[in-house]
Amino acid sequence: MKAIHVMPGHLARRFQQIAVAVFLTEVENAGYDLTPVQYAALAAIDGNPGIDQITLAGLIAYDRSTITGVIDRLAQKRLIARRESSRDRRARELNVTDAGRRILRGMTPAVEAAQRRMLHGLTDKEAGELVRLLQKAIAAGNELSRAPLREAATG
Amino acid sequence: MKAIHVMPGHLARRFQQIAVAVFLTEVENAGYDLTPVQYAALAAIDGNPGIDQITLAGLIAYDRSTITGVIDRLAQKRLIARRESSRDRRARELNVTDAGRRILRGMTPAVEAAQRRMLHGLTDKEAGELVRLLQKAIAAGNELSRAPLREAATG
DNA sequence: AGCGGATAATCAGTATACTGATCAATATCG
DNA sequence: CGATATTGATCAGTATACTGATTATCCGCT
Repeated sequence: MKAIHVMPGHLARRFQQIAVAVFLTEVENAGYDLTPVQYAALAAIDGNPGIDQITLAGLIAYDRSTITGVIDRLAQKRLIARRESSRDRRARELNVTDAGRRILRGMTPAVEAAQRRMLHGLTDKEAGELVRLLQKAIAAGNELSRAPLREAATG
Repeated sequence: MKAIHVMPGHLARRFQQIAVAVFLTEVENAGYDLTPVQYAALAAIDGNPGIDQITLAGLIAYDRSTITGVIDRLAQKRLIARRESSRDRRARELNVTDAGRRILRGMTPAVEAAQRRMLHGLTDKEAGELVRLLQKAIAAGNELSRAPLREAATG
């Protein structure tokens, strides 16, 4: 058996661990208080006003079960509004509030800084290559997790 | 703001998500029932008989707080024995049981298959490069998470 | 010897993830 | 049209992760 430090599974977990820590540090230093997951959800709702939770989950690859809690917390912070859809009474329409938009715009520099910092051990060329390889591996494995990425319906 | 699909933080989360799903599927198909985290802990204890929990946590980069539960579950499954250290009554000495060793040996092929499958979208060369880049990025960011990787004391 | 700081383990609380179940509402098809 | 299947959302239960606190113990230094 190879050492754990060579196993992709361990490296995946460890990289994610560092990525989250870096994100939280940068964002907190900038005076904000959102998790990476909450940020991605907020940004996706901002780009897709009135989106329902299942479609949102697909856009950012969250489990349908996980997204309920994430939306709860964003709503509790008054960063989004959640209301029953008129077209489908099972669904909730999600929209970013003015406060949510302010937060989103304000924390963007910190989020971008975090993205750079989590790769700061790599050259620019290496960073680009890592992103490319991760995208390729993820695309090939998309359907293997319970929460695959889904395109928004174009219809 | 760049699309989420280009952000290293999102890719980290997504790759980890897929890696865990692939691991659990392969392991379950082989008739075993351990999580990636439990497997890594069991393997590390097997390679370091009598290790204490903090040192173990450092070897596999787990939080000191998380490892308590992981060890609990391994002990409950009778895969490891946990007993008070004679040299330091604060510490617990961990050892793999015979059953634990059987499980560990038996599931190794499934674990290795999982490592390959989570990279199956990449060529061998790309897979090697991804591992190298992840290792490099992780080494540079090691101290940024609460649970950095620590070498075993050589003393 | 004894005090103060460090350390091993655990705990309570919060936030992802996932499994599988449930409920209400909608879509589909004979 | 009406039985059936599907879908959106939520929930209970389990397993990582992390924060920060606590307890018991050990170690270094005077």
